[in-house]
Amino acid sequence: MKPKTTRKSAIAAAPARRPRRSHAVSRELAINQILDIATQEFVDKGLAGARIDEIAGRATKRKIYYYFEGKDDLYRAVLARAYRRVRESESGVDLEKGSAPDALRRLVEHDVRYHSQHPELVRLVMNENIHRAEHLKQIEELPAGNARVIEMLRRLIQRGEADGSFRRGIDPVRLHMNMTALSFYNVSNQFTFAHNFGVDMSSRKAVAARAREVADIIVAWVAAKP
Amino acid sequence: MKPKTTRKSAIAAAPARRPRRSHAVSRELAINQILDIATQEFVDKGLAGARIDEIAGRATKRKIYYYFEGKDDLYRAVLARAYRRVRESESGVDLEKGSAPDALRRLVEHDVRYHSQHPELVRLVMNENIHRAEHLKQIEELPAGNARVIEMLRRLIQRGEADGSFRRGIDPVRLHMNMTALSFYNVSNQFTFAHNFGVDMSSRKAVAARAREVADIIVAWVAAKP
DNA sequence: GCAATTTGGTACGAACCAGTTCATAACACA
DNA sequence: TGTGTTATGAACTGGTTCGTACCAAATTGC
Repeated sequence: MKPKTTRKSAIAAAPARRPRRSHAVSRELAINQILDIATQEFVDKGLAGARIDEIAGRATKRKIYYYFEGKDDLYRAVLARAYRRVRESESGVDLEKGSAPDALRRLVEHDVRYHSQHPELVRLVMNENIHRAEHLKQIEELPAGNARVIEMLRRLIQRGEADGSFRRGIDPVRLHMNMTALSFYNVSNQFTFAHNFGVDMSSRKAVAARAREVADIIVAWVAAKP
Repeated sequence: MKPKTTRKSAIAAAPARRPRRSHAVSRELAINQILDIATQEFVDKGLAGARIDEIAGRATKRKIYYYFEGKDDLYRAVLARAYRRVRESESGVDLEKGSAPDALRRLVEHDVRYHSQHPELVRLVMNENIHRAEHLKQIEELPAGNARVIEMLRRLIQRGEADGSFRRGIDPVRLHMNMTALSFYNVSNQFTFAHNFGVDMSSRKAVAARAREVADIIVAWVAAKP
């Protein structure tokens, strides 16, 4: 497309020389770049709808097949990276400080915001559920991360029960399910819901209000009866 | 499937003569049969993944193209029928009898059960959200049905506020959103959630327990502060 | 500077698949 | 019983898409 021995390329004709990088770094960079575009493509069109040539973009397919074994392998890599990132973010919330209800509220609000800010995760998970989690099951590294969130919640619940702010018998997995359901739906079903009921769910203001509301719901549910 | 002029059809060797029906009836029958199989196929594989030949089954695609304009048109018909059916079911719950919290509880439990019993609706809606509701938007008949549920909720809320069992300021659309989110997630994300956290979400018992839990959450949220 | 890594370019094969063409069977109605 | 209409099968078309193969050039490693 463009000449490589440009001296005075007139217009925006970029010389397109590869910057000088080590193979290791260049490899990392190339892979991440592919994953970025692939994420976009899989998110937009699903696994069957995504096109390898589109993902290649300005480059050629050749490059993709150099780093990945095929479409499915690429899809799994995209999925694994997205999951890895949620897990990292979840661990970033400090549940030790403040009262137990306050800490829970912070976590819930973080969840709502994270989902809103990362629709790509939501859409990948939706897609994975349409495929009955068949690709997810092939990724080995994930279970450990899931256990971590539950453990965080278990400790928080214990603290809340001990100081009497939470009722007894709250199951951390069910708590997590309810928090996630409310956070997830807001993104996953935003298009049908917005169309059916004419409400905005994605503006900054709407997300902030939604975060408060979900926190209200969850806290009301776990609170000790007065 | 079976011959009607059977005398002694030896094996399964069906003569495959079409039963004698009026064109109108036969048409209705053919369309519904196609929609049934198409629902299955779209639900399993999404729009891009679904195969017209698969939907045709023992018949040929020609039949499908005789009744529908193309794949997208067929998909819209499938979607419209599924939505029509939820609306009908929603209207079947009587919110007038019993206390307002009890009525709400009944509605919530109905929602959870309906979603569990109709995963095809859930999956179609998921798929539609992946496509940013672009097909849903082309279906004209739906808005009226949506308004009806909200109106039902509005009246219920009014009753609960009046007798002091609900707090003030509950928005029917948001109530509907939260009920649906919790009911929907249980089906939509069952595969990833079951895999990640090792819980059963689809057994009869699990659904019943879930229905109670969701009702608890919603009722706790709308209840007047004592 | 020579070997290994990375990437573009291009062409291609094979499979797949939505939609069409043509023929013909079943039906409605006179 | 005959004629036009409705419904459906069989086979084909044209386009798309994944994945491969091969070559050349650029870059990096040593």
